Amino acid sequence: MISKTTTVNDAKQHLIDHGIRPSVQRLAIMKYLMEHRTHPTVDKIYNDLRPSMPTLSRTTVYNTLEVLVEHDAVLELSIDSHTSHYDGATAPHAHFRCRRCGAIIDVDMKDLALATPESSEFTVEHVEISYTGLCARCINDNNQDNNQDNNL
Amino acid sequence: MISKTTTVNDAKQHLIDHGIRPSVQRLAIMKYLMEHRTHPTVDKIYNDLRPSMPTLSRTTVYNTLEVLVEHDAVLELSIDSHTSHYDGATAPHAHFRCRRCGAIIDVDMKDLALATPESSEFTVEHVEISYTGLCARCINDNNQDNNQDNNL
DNA sequence: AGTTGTTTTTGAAATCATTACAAAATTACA
DNA sequence: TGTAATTTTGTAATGATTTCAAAAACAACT
Ligand SMILES: [Mn+2]
Ligand SMILES: [Mn+2]
Ligand SMILES: [Zn+2]
Ligand SMILES: [Zn+2]
Repeated sequence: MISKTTTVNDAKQHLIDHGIRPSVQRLAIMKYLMEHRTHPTVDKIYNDLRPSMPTLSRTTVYNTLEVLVEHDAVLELSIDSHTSHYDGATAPHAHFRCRRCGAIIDVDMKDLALATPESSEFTVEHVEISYTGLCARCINDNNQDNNQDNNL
Repeated sequence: MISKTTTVNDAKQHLIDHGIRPSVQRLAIMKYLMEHRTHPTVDKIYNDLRPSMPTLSRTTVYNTLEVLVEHDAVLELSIDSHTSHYDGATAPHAHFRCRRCGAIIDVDMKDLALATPESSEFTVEHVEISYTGLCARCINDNNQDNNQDNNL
């Protein structure tokens, strides 16, 4: 099982590269974010890690993510006004969020102009491009619902 | 005072145009958002309107903004992960938010390509482009702070 | 005006995400 | 080891938002 070890090492190196001391908890959370490209919330991370780390505290997840974000080791997405989502992929890309099921999908922006504005009013440090609407599954579900309503 | 009446009428028309019944409270909130281009939060709107509408309820502000957003009469910004901000300007534009003072500044996007992505995975209904960093005032304050630290 | 049904507003209580805090555990290093 | 600094933990507090049922406002009809 080289892959598992590799992820741990990658996560560890990633933390060190960003000047973050790799504690057991930080490593677990960083590894989780590198393996799961689902843009999880604090609670999703907490609940998913708990089985293998029973003593993990929700506060630690909050603390750790704050450290990771401060050091640009992960991205904090504000696409969902209800709660923060986190992204282990730090290369520039945009996101789509389904307003029905909440799923967040990566959107490549190869051609999509990434022109950061120049202004004397501010200095830009981060860019977040967010799309919202309905995902294919939810569009489909909607149609089925409508069909059911019409007794088809 | 044509201007005042004009704003009320504009707000009223705007509501009607978007299929929203213009109650006293909805009109006041819509008018507020058309006059104040500061991207206020629920609480800002609530506190600013209270003097002239003492019976206004915070819940009504929440309810009304939900209706306004649903009908695309105003924009809900998720640029601030702590709380929602609202924008009476619905023409496409981007936003900058200062991470220090929280100020939100409109960013024109005349050249900034607004290419909405095409995908079989989703249908895009809304686009939000957000920049964060430091505003000119906060950069300045920081310098002054540093100078004070250095006894200049 | 009076009656009735519908929509909207209101305030209080409940919920949910996040933050504050102080004690306990772990780690760094002399 | 011993001691200081860092990190984690659980609980309590906070703050924004939602829920909910009653009151008020409104619309349609008589
Ligand atoms: Mn992503
Ligand atoms: Mn704006
Ligand atoms: Zn969906
Ligand atoms: Zn600022």
